[in-house]
Amino acid sequence: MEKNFRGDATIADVAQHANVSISTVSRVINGLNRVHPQTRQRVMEAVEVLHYQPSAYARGLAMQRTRTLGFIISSISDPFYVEIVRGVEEAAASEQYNLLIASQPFNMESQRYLELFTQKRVDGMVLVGIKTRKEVLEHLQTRGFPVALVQQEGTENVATFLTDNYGGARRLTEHLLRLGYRHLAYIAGSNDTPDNLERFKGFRDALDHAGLAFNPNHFAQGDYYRGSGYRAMEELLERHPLPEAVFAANDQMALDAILVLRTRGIRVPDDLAVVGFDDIPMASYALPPLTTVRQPAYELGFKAAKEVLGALRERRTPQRVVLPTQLIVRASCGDRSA
Amino acid sequence: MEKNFRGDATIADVAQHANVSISTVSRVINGLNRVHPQTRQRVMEAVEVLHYQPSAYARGLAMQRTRTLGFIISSISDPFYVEIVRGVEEAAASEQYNLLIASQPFNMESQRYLELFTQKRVDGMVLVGIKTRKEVLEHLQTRGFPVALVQQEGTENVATFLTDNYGGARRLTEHLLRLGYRHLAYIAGSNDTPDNLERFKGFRDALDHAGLAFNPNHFAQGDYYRGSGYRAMEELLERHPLPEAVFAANDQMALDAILVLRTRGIRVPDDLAVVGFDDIPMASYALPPLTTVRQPAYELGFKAAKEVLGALRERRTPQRVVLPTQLIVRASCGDRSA
DNA sequence: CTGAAAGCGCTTACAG
DNA sequence: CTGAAAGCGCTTACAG
Repeated sequence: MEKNFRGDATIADVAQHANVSISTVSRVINGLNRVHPQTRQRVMEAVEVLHYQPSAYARGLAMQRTRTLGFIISSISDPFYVEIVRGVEEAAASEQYNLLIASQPFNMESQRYLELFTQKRVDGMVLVGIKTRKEVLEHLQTRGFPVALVQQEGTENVATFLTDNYGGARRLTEHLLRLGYRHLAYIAGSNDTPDNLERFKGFRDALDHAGLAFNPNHFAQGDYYRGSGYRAMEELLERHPLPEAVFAANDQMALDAILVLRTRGIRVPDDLAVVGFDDIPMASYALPPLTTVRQPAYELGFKAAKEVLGALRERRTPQRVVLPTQLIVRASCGDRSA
Repeated sequence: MEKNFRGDATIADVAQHANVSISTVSRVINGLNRVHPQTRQRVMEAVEVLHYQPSAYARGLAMQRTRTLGFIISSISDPFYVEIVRGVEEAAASEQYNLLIASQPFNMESQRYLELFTQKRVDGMVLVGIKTRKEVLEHLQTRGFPVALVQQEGTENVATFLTDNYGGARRLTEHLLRLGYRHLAYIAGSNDTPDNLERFKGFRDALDHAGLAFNPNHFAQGDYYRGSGYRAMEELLERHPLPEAVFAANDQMALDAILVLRTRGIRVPDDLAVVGFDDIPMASYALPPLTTVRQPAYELGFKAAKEVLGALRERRTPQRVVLPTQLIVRASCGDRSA
């Protein structure tokens, strides 16, 4: 029995074993056309015996499509992203598409992982939080390689899925104001993606609208990651006067802030309120449970993947979708007016 | 200019544009053989103009290898796994290999994601915590498709990378005994992988060796995930007498346990000590910081990937590697003898 | 230094 | 219902 260099059986091996042509083997495997039951039976046996698995590469070459979606994510560890992955995964599975994930390491200059996919390894892809040059995106689009962006801005011609960061931050801030807080601090995330700026703008606009000034001393820079919220909170504690409430640009930093405060015996929310953004799973487990803004992460991933799959079927005009957020009130924001 | 159905340029387009044969284009792209500088120049320009990217599939078919490693992980969200991914990633990058990740959803019966890779999409793969039938593993091995398992048992013929769960758990337990604790409870993880049993055995043997009995009432079943530790700890609190210390089979559950205790005003470690396993990043941020056992996650991933890459080059006898763990003493275990 | 041609393992009209 | 043959986009001896 002929085998290729690596020892795996090819379609020719199966054909020979079953005493048919490779066309017939192909038909049996793909369940197309009619094949005589007995022939089918023989082929299936050969497949079994030889442990035959079709080569995705050969098949992809011949069919000019891979039935596989690519998904590139900047930080595989971010708990907020986990739900996005789930959404993309289920959308792909719903149309019998496979999903291949690549994680683009932080601050990676090269587009290596992007190229991995654009080299025709997948039919289209979803990018979340990956800096990509507009011209690259444009070119992929014209080339007929559909792309959807999540949580990042691209160009007009590329489908984009965002959440209403501005509105969410604004509503959360307004909630704090309604509770009676007047001196609010902000722990910022990194500006690699636009969401930090949008959240900060929502925060500022809510203050402005209420006729309140923002004390620049009540601003500390973080980077969204665990640890940066810790340092930021410590910085804020050195400022005078202390703020009454802290708005962290994401939950991870908010949880850090709570930890710092508790460690120092500062009560949350009685002495200082803390709120976050994202509603990651841990938010509800915190002590006290965290008031935050929920982003529809699963939906974001699901819709983005569906968009790519749709574009694979028919020509579409790429849209820009902004999904609403939801205010989740828990105990960490307290109630000053009570 | 000829283009294929999707509109992307092929090697033939580049050849035509540069007025050379496809052989020459191939040589320029792969930097092999000598090519006349001017010819090279013309080809490079054509590549630029046409945005040419070689098809990974065509190349893979022709070369019979992909320079890509596959990595399948059961839970992309587990913080302990993040470091493993990093290790695999860096090992791959060190030999100019790409990495493709697939996450096998929990309890997924089918081997869909495994097949994704064995269909010659990658040259070899690293599996972490994926249930795989022995015969499948054996067959891949004989077929010349190297596989390395991480944190899971396979067969003799497949490289396996584990950590010393037994020793780590035993040493941690001995530490608790040395601190004066006598009544220890255990919160178990799921038994999908062998590590829970090994840890429990280390725990039990330490007790036995000290001549202490284990109270079956002091056992609660969790599943390693966030939330299960919460319920398990609540269960334990209903038992009489209460234990003096709780050994959770991983950090996530230990952090849950601490949360339950703090919520109820039970002091950790003064009233009840808590320890975990893994040393995830959050462990040191907990209140109090968690005493635990560090697993060399990065090293685990790095070594496993290196093994696969090595097996791609030369024949190797698969080894079984058990990496040592390290006891990390922090505040959550207190000191009863002090 | 360069090109024509075979081959990688599939799918898919086209005949029969 | 089945097979021979072309073609997918590359690489790689083999000639020259």
